[in-house]
Amino acid sequence: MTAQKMAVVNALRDAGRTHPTAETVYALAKRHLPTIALGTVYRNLSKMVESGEVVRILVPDGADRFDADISDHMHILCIGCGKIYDIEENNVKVEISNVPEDVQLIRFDVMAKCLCADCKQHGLNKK
Amino acid sequence: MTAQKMAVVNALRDAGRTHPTAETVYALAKRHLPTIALGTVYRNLSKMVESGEVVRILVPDGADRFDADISDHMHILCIGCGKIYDIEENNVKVEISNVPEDVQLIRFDVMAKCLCADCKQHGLNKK
DNA sequence: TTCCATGCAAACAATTTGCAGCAGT
DNA sequence: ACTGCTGCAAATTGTTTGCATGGAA
Repeated sequence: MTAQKMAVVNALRDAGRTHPTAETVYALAKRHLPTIALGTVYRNLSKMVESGEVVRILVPDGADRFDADISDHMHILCIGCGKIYDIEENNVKVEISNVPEDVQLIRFDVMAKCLCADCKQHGLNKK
Repeated sequence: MTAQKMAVVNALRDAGRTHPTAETVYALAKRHLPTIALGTVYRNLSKMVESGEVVRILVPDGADRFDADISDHMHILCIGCGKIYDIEENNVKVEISNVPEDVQLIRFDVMAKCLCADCKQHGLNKK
């Protein structure tokens, strides 16, 4: 656990449930360790994704987002503002049947698209 | 319907269920229209995604894939070889409950990761 | 001393865009 | 004469990598 990784961990904590991009994590991490480099943030995030400490969320037309909350849950992306919201695991049910038996399923990612309350009211608000 | 869009449509048909990248669509489209440019393929694919004629599939660490089959179905990505397989709609069940009522769900994308039969047998075969 | 992580900058891959020309209406 | 689409190349964006350095075991 280097100071840099610590800064990334703290940045992710600071980000709360905002599902930050690597750039945002970088900005937050600099508050803890002003000398940290962007490349280091990428390296640490990737390592943490690989090791399962962090989840990488893919979005269309945009940078990957990261989530330090690795509890089973799914994400909904607002196509108006780009915000990502969490849906708790017990509110999501995914079932897959008739998977060929020689195929080994590893994990699911469910991503839904939505229009969030704000964007519904005030119109698309593309970030 | 320009000759270029036609070439892209034909390329997607030729690709069958291989879920090609834009580069692959470009290569296939050139067989129909050798003068077509890569930028034009991107432009047409994006337009077709926007209009709902084509689905864009996001994968980690790689170029977007495209699918001309817009019937409701989900995809499983083999983390060994990178191939994407289809799972028919009636074999997938997704339910989401307790979505705040002012949030309007638009569509789901379910992506699972797997190890396909080949990769299970012959070991990871990272493309 | 060995090893891995870092800062920095350059390299890279995927995609988008500006622009001038052309095709169809 | 507009309008929208194209080819081409350059630009952008997001991310990775090579390299020399530095710190920890």
